[in-house]
Amino acid sequence: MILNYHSIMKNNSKISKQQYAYKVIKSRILDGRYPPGYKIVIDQLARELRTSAIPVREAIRNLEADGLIHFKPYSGAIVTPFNEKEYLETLSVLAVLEGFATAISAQHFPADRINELTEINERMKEALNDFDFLMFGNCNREFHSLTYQYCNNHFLTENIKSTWNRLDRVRKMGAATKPARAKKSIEEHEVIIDMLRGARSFEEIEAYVRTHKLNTVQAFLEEKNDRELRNYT
Amino acid sequence: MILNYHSIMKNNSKISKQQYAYKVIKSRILDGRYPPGYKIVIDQLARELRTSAIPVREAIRNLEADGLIHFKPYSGAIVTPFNEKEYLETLSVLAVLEGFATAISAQHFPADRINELTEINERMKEALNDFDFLMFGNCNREFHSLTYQYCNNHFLTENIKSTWNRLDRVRKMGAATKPARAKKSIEEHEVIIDMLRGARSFEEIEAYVRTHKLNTVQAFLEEKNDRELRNYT
DNA sequence: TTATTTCAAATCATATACGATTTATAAAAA
DNA sequence: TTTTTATAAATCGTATATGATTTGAAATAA
Repeated sequence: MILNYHSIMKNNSKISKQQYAYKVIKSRILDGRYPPGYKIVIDQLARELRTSAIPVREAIRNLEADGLIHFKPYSGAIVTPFNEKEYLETLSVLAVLEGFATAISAQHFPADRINELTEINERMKEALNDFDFLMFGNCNREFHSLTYQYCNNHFLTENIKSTWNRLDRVRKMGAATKPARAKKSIEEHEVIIDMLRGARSFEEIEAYVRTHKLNTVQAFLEEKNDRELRNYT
Repeated sequence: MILNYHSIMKNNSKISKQQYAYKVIKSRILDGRYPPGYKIVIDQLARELRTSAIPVREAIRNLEADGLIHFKPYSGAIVTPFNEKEYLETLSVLAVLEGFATAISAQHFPADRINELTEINERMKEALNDFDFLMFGNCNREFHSLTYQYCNNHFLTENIKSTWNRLDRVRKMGAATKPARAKKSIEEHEVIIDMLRGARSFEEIEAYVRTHKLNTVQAFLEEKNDRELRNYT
């Protein structure tokens, strides 16, 4: 591309102010600086970001669509309270969607990408050894993204992606991965890899992947149960 | 509630201008006045609605989250083109979600609401007799809403609802219901009612409801196939 | 005291005004 | 002719200013 006056001017790698505001607010929610229940005051934040209120408003609208913020007219935007029930509900939906998506994807999965899955799973083992749960979570997401990548249903993958984004908040807060579960999870991934290689039936794959993901919910509930029992003895 | 000065003043049943703009735009998309590909010009619409541009902008953001509009910076908002592939993709996802939701719901479904389902199904028969496909579609949605109402997973029902909303556009355009399919659909609803009454197994219910909904996709594809064959002969 | 009303401060919602970007068109150069 | 550059019109993006609504605290009445 030839650079004329206009194309030079625009290359200051600008993003719009509302995108900027969006990123700032989102990162602050994710890293806990804006904890659940925190009230975001538009004017105040606009001053801090050296913008007017409008870009901040629009950013907040987008975050509302992501489910990170709850907005009430004339009252303000508060960070959606962390809700254990909703967290488990979301995980269940994800299990159903990914189970279905992976089963479709398996029918078109190219043989030469199978070893990528093995590699990712190896990285998960390393992460677990290093107790690097953030890395573990990232690889886990990467693993599943690849398994359902060939499901050939764009709307489905978008739905899954936005569901993951909702969970991100909890994931980064660290409440997600339990060491005991992590080990089993890696083993189950190996089974999934074998199923993809072996071209197993649609129903079999869907059921296994769904169960694999629901096991995380189960683990969470059991761990919580133990914790509560301990508190009473 | 006691009425003081403020509460009197606010009772002019006002909705915010952006909500107003949202409703106007949405209805125009649904009734076809803004066809797929139509470019919505903010300033122009703002003048027509006697507001400033900002409420219109925000309404457009919301519609983008609904998937009705596609927005490109500095370029404008265009009504998302009707895309047959995406329509079928969305229906498939809905089949999976509703199958799962209904199976859970069945476990807690109260016996005294079963006959409501029968009533709705009767209304569908009438609608079909009158060739009132809009009514038919509405009842169909009502029927399924009730079947999965007791699934006890708020995130799941929200996801289903927003998926329905995406389909609304096509539904109201009338491309959805084929008479031949409609009749079978009613019969399948009767089977579903029996299953809810008979407390059948989770797997059985999930599979049946999913298939029921996927049959609509199938019918669409077959009808399309026929149509195309006719064009070549 | 307790409930109600009034009032002011904080904050959101919108209008107006202006600058920024894209897009299409016309002019100029190769 | 074809490609590139300049220009103008349309439209979007944001700042500033002002009106509208809520909220909470103080004042008043029961």
